[in-house]
Amino acid sequence: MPELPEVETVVRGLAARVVGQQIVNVRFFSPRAALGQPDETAAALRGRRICRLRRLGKHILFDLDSGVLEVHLRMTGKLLWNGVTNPYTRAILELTGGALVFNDTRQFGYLTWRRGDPNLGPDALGIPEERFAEILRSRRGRIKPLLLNQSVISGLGNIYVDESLFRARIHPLAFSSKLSEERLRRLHRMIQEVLAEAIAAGGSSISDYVDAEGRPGWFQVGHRVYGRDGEPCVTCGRGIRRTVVGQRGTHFCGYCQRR
DNA sequence: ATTACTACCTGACAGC
DNA sequence: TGCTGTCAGGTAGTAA
Repeated sequence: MPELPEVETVVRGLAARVVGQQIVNVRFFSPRAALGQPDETAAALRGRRICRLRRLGKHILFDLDSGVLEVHLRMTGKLLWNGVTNPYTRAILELTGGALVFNDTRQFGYLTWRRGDPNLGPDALGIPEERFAEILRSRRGRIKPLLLNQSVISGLGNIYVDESLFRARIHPLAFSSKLSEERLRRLHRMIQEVLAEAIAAGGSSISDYVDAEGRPGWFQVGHRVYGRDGEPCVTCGRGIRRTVVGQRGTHFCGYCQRR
């Protein structure tokens, strides 16, 4: 579900509510929600103070007075401030002044304690243009799978890759190492643009995503290709096509994004 | 290093 | 009303 703009929205909404608070207790209702042993995770978190909240790629990181609480929402995870529990509630973090409810229907998400940050490529939001171009120039693969690979660049997912490639007029199967400097710069610019617009709109809500207060985003109305197969391209009027690239549904305009 | 395939889990939706 | 197959915003493991 959530990609960089959605995670950023959750983090911004949550920061003012949780920073400075202490974790009183952590309860797991599904053992899968803790990456390791639920008891050990709970024990490591209990009594810790939240010093800061930040985002790295699609990961939510709570800096604690000792170590880091990491939350990954994966496909259907929701982290709700004083949220209502339901049959899909997988964990509850009780803080001194409220509770964080972790609901996740598909159970791919998790909540864990770690000593330091996860190993990820540079964050897509704010990566310097030169660094971005250098990374993609040095890789052999196709552009879409590379942008989705979190150890190459972190934060982009299926929606924002398709939207960025459309705006940059680049075919998803193009080999990144063969893209001209100009096209790489344009891609970098379009990624920053689409992420900024999506964050301003509170993210995209297709079916599940809501922020920490339970509110959906509205950037889905600004999607130009994602989920628009068969509909006319906003630029040329020809039909948006859907194919599969790297085992992911891929939406693009066959005319505007020629190989 | 890159690509394909399978798996994790649940629900929605289309077609018969 | 089923039942079956496909799809979903993510990622890890394995094999070629």
